[in-house]
Amino acid sequence: MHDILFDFISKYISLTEDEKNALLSLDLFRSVKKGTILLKEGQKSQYDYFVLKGCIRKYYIIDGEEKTTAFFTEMEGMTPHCVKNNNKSEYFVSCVEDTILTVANPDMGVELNTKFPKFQLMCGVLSEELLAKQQIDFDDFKTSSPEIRYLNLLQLRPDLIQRVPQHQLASFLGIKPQSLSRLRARILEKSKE
Amino acid sequence: MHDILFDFISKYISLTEDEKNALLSLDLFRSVKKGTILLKEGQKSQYDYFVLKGCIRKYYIIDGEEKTTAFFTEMEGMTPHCVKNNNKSEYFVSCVEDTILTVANPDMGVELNTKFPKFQLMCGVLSEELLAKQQIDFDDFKTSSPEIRYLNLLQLRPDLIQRVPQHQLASFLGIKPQSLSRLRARILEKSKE
DNA sequence: TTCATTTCTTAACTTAAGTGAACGAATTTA
DNA sequence: TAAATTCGTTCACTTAAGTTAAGAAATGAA
Repeated sequence: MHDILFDFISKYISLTEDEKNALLSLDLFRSVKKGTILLKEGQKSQYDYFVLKGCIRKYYIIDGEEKTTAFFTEMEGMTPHCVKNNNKSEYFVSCVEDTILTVANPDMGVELNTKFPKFQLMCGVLSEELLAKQQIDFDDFKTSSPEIRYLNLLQLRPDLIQRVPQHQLASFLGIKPQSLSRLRARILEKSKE
Repeated sequence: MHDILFDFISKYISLTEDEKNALLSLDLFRSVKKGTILLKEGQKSQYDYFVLKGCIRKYYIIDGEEKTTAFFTEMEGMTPHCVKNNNKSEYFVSCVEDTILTVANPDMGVELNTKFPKFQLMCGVLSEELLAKQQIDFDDFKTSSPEIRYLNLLQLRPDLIQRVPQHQLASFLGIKPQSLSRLRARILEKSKE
């Protein structure tokens, strides 16, 4: 399981045995059950999550309603906060499936960055990559209708549609569960013609 | 005008005179007329823009229709690509107003980063910041209706509503110009009651 | 297994956005 | 300055999403 993390990191920087051991000594790995809430709204410290296996979900509760805005699956990480940040969380993070992930708190990041500056460099590059990727996602979202968004998702992340409850998918697409049902029925109807 | 850039940078790293001169010698500053197209779809090299004064706009042309996805005004920068990237642009960038900005091509970035590693560090931190900010913007967009988005914009970037043409604002909000007109009329109607 | 809860779908109705067209106002350009 | 174009608004109509409600299916807990 550790290898997945090291393989991922090796795409950005090469690690010596010392550095690998420093990472392992931080005791980052966690195995969490489906439904576990990793982070609650209002909670102070912000953690970094990197999913090795499974799926986690980011959601807000607005007017008593869950609004899912992101899913993270294998080899995806949430917000690499290398720089310490003490804001309270506006959102929740929970496990969609039984999940194995790494959890890093800001102190670990600071410690690692001080000892091994290359980690901070990696964080920077990673942030750049994620930023570029997210800008594309945001632009796609803005320029598409819910139906197009759904069809895009079907192309780009077909696994999500299988492994994630429909009502969570719906708010991820910016609509209500009923609208997603209807939209799917509509697409099916069209494809019959 | 140079001071605006240096003031901005000083929030992240402190520059020696040598470093300032290296920056100035790159001849980054440009003064461009309203309507000028800075980047076209399909164009190969990706530039970094940092707005000192004025406003630039990012838009796609989809089915012959302009879809505006972002505006950048004073002290805002577009996508700090410190790492070279050779993709063709999917979008256009043009000036909403007469604008003064810095334009950096990837070669300049590479040169600067090699000479002064602290620039790359700054890019990393900047990316992290922008990533965090953009995640919030994306989440807000996903979890809001067009009307709420408009009201939020009125709160958070009231200047934009004044300085940007309505039809560009509309697609920035994810709707058609007619819908924006109607939505504004609706809000006005409500406030009368 | 059974009961309770949550989830998904369908339906009828309401509300708001998309579309096409028209017209005056503002802006460009010749 | 005059003509042409672009822009913003309004309107009527269409389409799709929100809402409320109901019932079936799946899931989880006792």
